[in-house]
Parts: sequence; C-alpha cells; structure tokens
Amino acid sequence: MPDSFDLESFLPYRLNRAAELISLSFSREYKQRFQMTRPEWRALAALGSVGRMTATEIGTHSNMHKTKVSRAVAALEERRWLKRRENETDRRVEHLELTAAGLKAYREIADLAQTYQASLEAALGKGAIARIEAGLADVERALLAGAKGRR
Amino acid sequence: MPDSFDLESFLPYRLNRAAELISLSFSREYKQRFQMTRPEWRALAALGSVGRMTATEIGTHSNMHKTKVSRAVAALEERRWLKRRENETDRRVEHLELTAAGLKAYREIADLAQTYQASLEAALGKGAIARIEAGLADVERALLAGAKGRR
DNA sequence: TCGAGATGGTTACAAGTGTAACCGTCGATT
DNA sequence: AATCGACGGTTACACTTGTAACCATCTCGA
Repeated sequence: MPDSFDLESFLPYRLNRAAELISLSFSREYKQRFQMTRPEWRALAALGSVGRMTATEIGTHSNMHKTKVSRAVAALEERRWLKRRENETDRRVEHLELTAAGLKAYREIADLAQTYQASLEAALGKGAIARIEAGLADVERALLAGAKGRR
Repeated sequence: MPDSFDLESFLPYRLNRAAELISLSFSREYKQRFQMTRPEWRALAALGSVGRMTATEIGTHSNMHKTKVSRAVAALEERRWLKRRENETDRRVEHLELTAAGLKAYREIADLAQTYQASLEAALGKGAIARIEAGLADVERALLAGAKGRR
C-alpha cells in the first residue's frame, strides 16, 4: 500500500502539534500561579500593552471569538482586574481598562513571558525565532488572501 | 506606559494563531464533505498510511490523548471505516485496521490534503514550507529537551 | 420620524475536551 | 497459584468552546 501522503510533513498537523506543545509548556508557567485561562491572559495582554480598548477591539487584536472575549472580560472584571467605562456617544460600546491590580498582574505575566521567550531564544539561537515568525506571517498572509474569494 | 512586551512577537501566541487559522481553513475542506472531526481524520490518516495499529500507537503517532483516540476509533468503527481485531497473545490490545470503505475515504481525504498543501506551496514558493517545518521541529526539540528536567 | 438592518455584547445550548476513576488483563514476585 | 502493580482501553464528570439566537442600541433612508 504505497501512499505518498505523510501526516508528518502536512503543515496543518505540524503547526497544530507545535502550537499545542508550546501552549502547554508556557501555560504551565501561569495557569497555576495566576489561576488564569488562556483567553483571560490574552485579553489581559491586549489591555496591558494597548491600554483602553473595547471588547470588539480586543477580539480583533488578539484574534479571539467574541464570546471568548466576553467571558474573559467577565472573569477579569470579577477579579477586579479591569473595569468597564461607558461610552458617552454610543451606549452599546464599553471601554475596558485595567485596574491597578490588573496592571500589576499584567506586568508580572508579561515578565514571565519575556523570560520564557528569552530562554527559547537561548536554546534555538538568535534569529531562529524571528525566522519562524516570518514564516508564520507568510502562511497567514497566504491563507487570508486565499480566503477572500471563498467568503 | 512603556511596555516592551508585544503579544504580536510572542511565539506561543503566534504559533497558536497560525495553527488555528490553518486548521480552520483546512477543516472546512473536509468537515462538511466527510462529516468528520479532526481526531477522526488524524486517526484515519495514521491507519491509512501506517496500516494496522493499536489505539496506543495511534496516540503516540499522531500525538493525541488516549480518550480522544478512543472516541475517534469508536466513531470510525460506527461508520464501518475500521474494524478491530483481537490480539492472540494479549487480550488487552486491539489491532485496528481500515475496511475497504475506510481506505477509500482515507485516499480521498489524503488527496484533498495533498492538493491543499500543494496550493500552499504554490502560494509561498518552493521550500518555504520545508523551512517552516524545520523551524517547528527545532522548537519542538527545544521544548521536549527542556521538559525532561521538569518532569 | 419611523422603520429595517447593522453592530456591540451576552447567553442558551450542544458538542468536544481533559482529568480521574474505572474494568479487564498481563507480568513478575512470592 | 495468589497477589500487586503496570498497562490498554473506556467512561463519568466538569469545563471550555463555537453556533445561533437574543437584547439593546445605533444608523440610514423613505
């Protein structure tokens, strides 16, 4: 049964495997320490680095489904790491921003993330990560370009 | 608020985003056409390319959790795309193999996958995918090496 | 000014997932 | 042969997720 197809060199599979592995590896670093889910961490990261944002903006920025954002924001609010501020001119919109406690948490985890990435860089050699990210950007560009016609 | 941390260049995030995007893009190709979930497709791919395997082997080969494998196998069996054969010497083990129908389905989807990858190669230029996969392999190697100590 | 449709955001529901506990079998030790 | 731990595989449970429906508000054109 000679089959030239090999899962091992199929890009969607390879990307997923690597992503799962690295996700697991990094989430171990903060899941227990901060009791936070990945969507929450992403929302926190977006708010921490960009500043005040709306839920929709968080969604596009960190590319999460709006229900995920909604739940992550609710969780962060519950923890008093962010507060909502209403928009004067459009009452559908809510501006979100981190509280002092939220900002503090953000800084700690961002630190963790930088250390993590630095250790990866040390292991892989300088520039390797940049090359990978460039490759990923190419893939994303190709996918999004191809999707236009299909929508 | 000067923060040098940027989610956009954080590898776990970048990998996940790319993986989600490509997964979505390819799964559209078969989810509707074959009514199959990703774990089922992975198990099918493993069985189709390797031949007879046990559930545990499928798990390591396509690196899926054993409950995922168990459910995927049950689904494929339900659809009569695979059958179980008992091991003479060890009755815990079940050898799994595709039926004629299963093999046929496998060939069709493998075909789809190859076409998909070819179109990516066409869009990105020859060799780009190989470079990315090499980079991913480096990352995985680094992660697994680092994990040894931590286990 | 009054709709019709678009948009920001939330939520009910169904499906997929991992953890942990479980069953049956095997192998080694006694 | 009896026992104990390891192993292959399944399942109950809780939790996460996306889909679709929903509410409230806004916008634009008749």
